[in-house]
Amino acid sequence: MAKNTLPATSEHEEKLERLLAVAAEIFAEKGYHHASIRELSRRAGVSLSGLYYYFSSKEELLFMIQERSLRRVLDGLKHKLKRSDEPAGRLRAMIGNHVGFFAQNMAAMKVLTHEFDSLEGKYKARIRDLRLEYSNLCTELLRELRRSTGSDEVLPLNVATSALFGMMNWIYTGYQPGSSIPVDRLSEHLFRLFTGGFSSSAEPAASLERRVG
Amino acid sequence: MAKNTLPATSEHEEKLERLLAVAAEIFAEKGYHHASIRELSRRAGVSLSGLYYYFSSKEELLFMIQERSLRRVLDGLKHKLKRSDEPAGRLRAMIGNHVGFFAQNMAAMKVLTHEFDSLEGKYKARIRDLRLEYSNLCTELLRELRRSTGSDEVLPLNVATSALFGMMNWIYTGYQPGSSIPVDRLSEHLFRLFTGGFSSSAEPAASLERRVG
DNA sequence: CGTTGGTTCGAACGCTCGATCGGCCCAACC
DNA sequence: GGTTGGGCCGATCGAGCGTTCGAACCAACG
Repeated sequence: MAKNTLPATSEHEEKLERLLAVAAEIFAEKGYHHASIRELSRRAGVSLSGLYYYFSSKEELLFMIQERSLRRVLDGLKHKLKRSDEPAGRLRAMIGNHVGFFAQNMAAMKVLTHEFDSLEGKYKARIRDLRLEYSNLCTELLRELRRSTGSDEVLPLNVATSALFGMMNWIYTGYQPGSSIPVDRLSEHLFRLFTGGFSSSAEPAASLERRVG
Repeated sequence: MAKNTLPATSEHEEKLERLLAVAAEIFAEKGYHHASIRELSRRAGVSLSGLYYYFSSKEELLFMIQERSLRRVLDGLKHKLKRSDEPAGRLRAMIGNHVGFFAQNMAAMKVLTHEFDSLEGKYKARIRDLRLEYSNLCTELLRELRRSTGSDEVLPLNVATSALFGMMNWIYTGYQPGSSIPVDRLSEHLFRLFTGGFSSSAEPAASLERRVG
């Protein structure tokens, strides 16, 4: 039970990380409930029971994948936000961070967006908190942007936030990395599409473009 | 095997429809693979084996839910499109149709957007075709709108289509009908958000509003 | 009344799953 | 060189799953 908290050696951590990566692939491919620990065992070259040395249940495995992804996205965003005070630039950073992370960790991010409801109890609550923190941070960015453009739209901020996340997360349903638009362009497209609409006639996207390095 | 094609009595069809509704609720609640036929049996008040008189497998059940929802959305849209020649009005009709149908059939629509990958083989192909038809129709509406506004954006239409569907589908992750904004307002918000961004500085959303009855 | 055919059911089959348990291996340390 | 303990495994358990099968029910019809 306390197994996975005891050893903190880098070797142990590395192998856990590898297992999480393989598991994320399987979960993304087949969905959480259709994926089996036995297949993880096969693909990772570890015996079925040997896996349980690294995590204590299938659900904890799912939790760790989601928690680590979310943490990395959040930390990355907070780090990038320190570099810009300008509202439009900050939103652009947020979109670039999210879309970029999605493109580089597609499996884990698919699991993150699709398998929230597969969690239960304490695990679900922890992930919900992180998601809420992320979502609130995003809403604040939109509030800043709205204030800076001086527009007093009636569009509720939570609707705008939902719409923005929807845009960013849905884009990958038909996205193959490499075969499609490069990530930078995609982020920029979404940024312009959203800001052009969000700040509307008050300030079209074209004029925002120049402000950011 | 050919069971479910033989009887076409209205009574039979009604009961099947009721089973599909209950099943959609369970699928939406727990996800396809975590939902069990036994629970459907319990909730519907029908014996486990009795269910198989109405469908031949769990996957066919999932297929029927998705197929019927998609058909109704598509038919509803085509019907409404006949009433408007004006590009912005047609897009507004599309968004209103989609969002409205989502609000009234939340369970089935959640299944439709979340459980596509749970299908396999022929079932998956049939649903993919329908989704493609819907998506293409939407892309055409955007092409019309872009042409009518005279803008020559570089934003790829397939990206715009994905973003639009993302907005519409994601909005319901945090939506409780009744406790939140009425559907009409929500549709209008999304329409303005999207068109304001999509047709950008060329034609802000506010000026589009008046054109439609 | 007997037969049909749509409808329903209880019981069971075969299978896969997540999880557990006792023990083996082997490097590190006394 | 004996002991410890992290790492790993084969064998197996109990549970739940989707599905099937043969029989029973019952209104309609001859």
